[in-house]
Amino acid sequence: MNVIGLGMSRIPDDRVMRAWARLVRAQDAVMTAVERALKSADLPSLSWYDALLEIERSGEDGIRPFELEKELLLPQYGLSRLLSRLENAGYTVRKSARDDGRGHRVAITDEGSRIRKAMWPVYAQAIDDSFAAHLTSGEIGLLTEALGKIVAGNRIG
Amino acid sequence: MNVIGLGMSRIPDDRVMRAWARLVRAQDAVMTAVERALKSADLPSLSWYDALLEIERSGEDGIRPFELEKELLLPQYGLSRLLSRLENAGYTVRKSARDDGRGHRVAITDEGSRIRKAMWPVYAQAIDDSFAAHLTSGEIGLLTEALGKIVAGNRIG
DNA sequence: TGTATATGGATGCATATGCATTAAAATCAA
DNA sequence: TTGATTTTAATGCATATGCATCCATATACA
Repeated sequence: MNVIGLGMSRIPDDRVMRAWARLVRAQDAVMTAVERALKSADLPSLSWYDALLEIERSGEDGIRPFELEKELLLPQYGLSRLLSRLENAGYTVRKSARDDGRGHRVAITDEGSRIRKAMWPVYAQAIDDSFAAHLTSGEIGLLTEALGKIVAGNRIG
Repeated sequence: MNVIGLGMSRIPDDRVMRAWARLVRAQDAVMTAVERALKSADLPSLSWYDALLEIERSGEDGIRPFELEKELLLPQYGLSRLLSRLENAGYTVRKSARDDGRGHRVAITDEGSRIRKAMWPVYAQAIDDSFAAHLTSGEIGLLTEALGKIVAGNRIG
């Protein structure tokens, strides 16, 4: 046991490395497919969809950016800029938060809702084509479980 | 059957969407973990490692960029620029290809080899911590198989 | 052989991202 | 209250990326 870092140091074996490589490549393949589908339908990219969906779900009152940040996979400054672009495109509005002068609430506009709904079938089809179509129902379940452990394992400790 | 696009249009159900979300989040979690580990050890990012490893494997003669492109997940211009940065850092050299005046061959330098070797334990540990540690051996196998189908399914058709 | 086309690779320009810092309001502590 | 600390959000600057195009050489073909 070494004195500096008391953790165990483990080197992945070939089986692990192969699984790792597949994760990276599979994710790249499906993401590329989705982005390509959206682009070729002249629609905004996936991060816009994710943000618009969460904002839409928050209803009339909108949602605070710091809350939105937890749902999305963006750092604070990334979200701040995405919200600027969304607002700029007319898809969202920032309304000042009455109870907290530091921040605001972001709500979706009709245009935003319209575009989000237009994106869904394209996104959905791309998910089916690039992902679901290649897996059995059982594999979907196993994937969900295994990937869930990874997500959970990285969340806190 | 519609006349325009003869394909079937399918909307993913909740189970599929959950698996999809987990894939995206798991990939984000592990990538973030790996990049963080490399950065906090003052080492270059993962894309440098991947490129250096492939270049190193190609030996003295080096490898043509267009061949390298197939191994890595980068577009042509991305690779071109990565190679510039690697060369700039002294980790690789571009030697002109005698038999093809358009291109060149890229080979690794001792420095490049050194840094690649220095990156490996950090990378390896991050893979174990963020990925392998959360899965049983069986799950590793199932993941590999399922993700392999996705990769294969997106490769050609 | 000369001309068209394809391939390997780089690059200008616009846009996006990462990092560090800043501003402003809220909360806490004395 | 006042001052120190924390939280929410934006931004300046450097770097990276995407897209389209360009340059040079190689190949095809008439």
